[in-house]
Amino acid sequence: MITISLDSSVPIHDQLVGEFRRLIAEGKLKVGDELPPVRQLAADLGVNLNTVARAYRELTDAGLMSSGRGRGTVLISTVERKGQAQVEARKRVENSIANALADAKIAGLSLAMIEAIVEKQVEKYWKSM
Amino acid sequence: MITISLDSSVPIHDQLVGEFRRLIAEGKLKVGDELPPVRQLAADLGVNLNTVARAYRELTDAGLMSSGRGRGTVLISTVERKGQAQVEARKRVENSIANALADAKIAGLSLAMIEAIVEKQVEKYWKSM
DNA sequence: GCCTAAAGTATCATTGAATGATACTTTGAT
DNA sequence: ATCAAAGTATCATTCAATGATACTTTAGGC
Repeated sequence: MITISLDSSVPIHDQLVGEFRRLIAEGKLKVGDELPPVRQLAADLGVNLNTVARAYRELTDAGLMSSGRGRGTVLISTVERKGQAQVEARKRVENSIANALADAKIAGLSLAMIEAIVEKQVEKYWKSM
Repeated sequence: MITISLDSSVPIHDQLVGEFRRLIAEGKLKVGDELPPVRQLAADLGVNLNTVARAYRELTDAGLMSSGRGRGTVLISTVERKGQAQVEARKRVENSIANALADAKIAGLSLAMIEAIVEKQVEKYWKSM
């Protein structure tokens, strides 16, 4: 369910956060679901448990999960950030998309291909549940 | 024309590469245009000249620019990567867009807002020249 | 009701990439 | 021919990411 690349330049804890956010956005993780223990996921992925713990902490700080010693980690929300923080989210998203599209353009990908990619993801995130 | 954030988690040389790719995709940099000398741009941005040099080298390796001692750096192409490499580009783009959209969804941004953002960037990159 | 296994947390060490300081080499204009 | 200006190469430094290890809390079985 979770996959990472050990030799990517993007930090593993960031990749993990991204993967969980993807699962949440896709609806594959629901409120109340338990996440795997840090040791287990770390072993499965071949990384240190601290790295997984850090990802869980970041998701917890974002208000999506709840962690506790002995208790484990549980998804408590599928939405974060209201009001002002949406402005920042909008900037981040705008920037990411601009970067991705510049990459696509210079790589010679067609406009039709871009529109197909976007449409596919939109389906997955906004029309799946 | 070029702006970076010194306290971003994304490396400065990566930000610089991104900025230049954006300028190329927008058509604001044309084949034959000279880029600012590494020392000048580094001074303007308050970073080390090596960091700028590294960005130029990456863009040169990508086939977009040509650098030489005493000569300076010039844009020689606005397109890179043919054939097989387009497959990788497609994967990168797909992944970036998936991440951005998951972010947007969880942040509570509306589908309409996403579509507006995408449309705006598409205009800029595919319909400007 | 304890005891224990299992969960997250805290602390310190290590390592590698990013950045900085500095010196070198090549080019082009005069 | 010279010199200033351009990119390049080399080494040092620093900081974030990851790893190793020990600690603390909780829940469940007996």
